[in-house]
Amino acid sequence: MDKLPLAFYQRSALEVAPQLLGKILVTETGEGKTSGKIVEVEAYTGINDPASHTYKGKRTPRTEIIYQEGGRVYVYSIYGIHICFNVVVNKKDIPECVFIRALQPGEGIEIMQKRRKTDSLKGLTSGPARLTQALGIEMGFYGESLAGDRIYIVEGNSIPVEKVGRSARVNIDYAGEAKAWLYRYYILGNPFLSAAPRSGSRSSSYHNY
DNA sequence: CATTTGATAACG
DNA sequence: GTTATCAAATGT
Repeated sequence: MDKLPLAFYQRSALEVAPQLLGKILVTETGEGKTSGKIVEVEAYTGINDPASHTYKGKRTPRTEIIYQEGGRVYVYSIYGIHICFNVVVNKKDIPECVFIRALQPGEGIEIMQKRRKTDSLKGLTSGPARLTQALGIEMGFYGESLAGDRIYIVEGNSIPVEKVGRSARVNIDYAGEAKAWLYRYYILGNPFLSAAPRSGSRSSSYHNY
C-alpha cells in the first residue's frame, strides 16, 4: 500500500478530515511496526476557529509548524500526562490541522499492548492520547514529515459517505460558539471510537449525524 | 465522579 | 520569574 501523496494534505481541513477516515496510520520505531485505521477525527480550521491553537493567527513556538505546508506532524502535550497527534494540512501560512481522536488497532497489537500496559483491545487506541502512546508517538515526532519512514499514512478502505457521522467536537468548552460546530467526523457504528460526548444530549451523540 | 500532571502561554 | 490553563485518561 502506498503512502498518501503530500498533495492530499495540502487542502482545507474540512476536506481532508472526513477523507482521512479509513486510512491507516503507521509508525515504525525500534520496537517494531504498529498501525491502526483512523476511525475518528476533528478538523481545526485555523484563524477562524476559536477552538484552534492558531485562532486569529496566533503564533507560538509550538504552533509554528502548523503554518508550514500540509503533510507534517503536529504533536503537543496536554495535561502534563498526555500527547496528542495532529496532521498539519493546507498550504503554507494557512494554519489548519486535523486532530486524530481514535484508531482501530491494526498491526503490532502486542507492541501496543506492551506500551499501553494493558491487555485489552478496546481501550488500546480509542482516544487521542491513547493512540499516541500505543503507536509510540512522542514529542520528538514534532515536525516529522508524513512522507518519511518513521510515521506515515497509507490508503485503506474508503468509507462511503453514508457511514460517516458528524458531531460537535469534544472537550472544547472554552471555545464559545465553536462548540456547536460539527467538525468531528467518525465512522458510524465503529466500536473503537473514543468516549461519547458528555451528558446532556443523550439520544443524539453517536447515531445521529 | 474526582484526581492526576507537566508543558506551554501569558503575564509581570 | 510566576501563575493559569489545557484538542484527557485513569481509577474509584
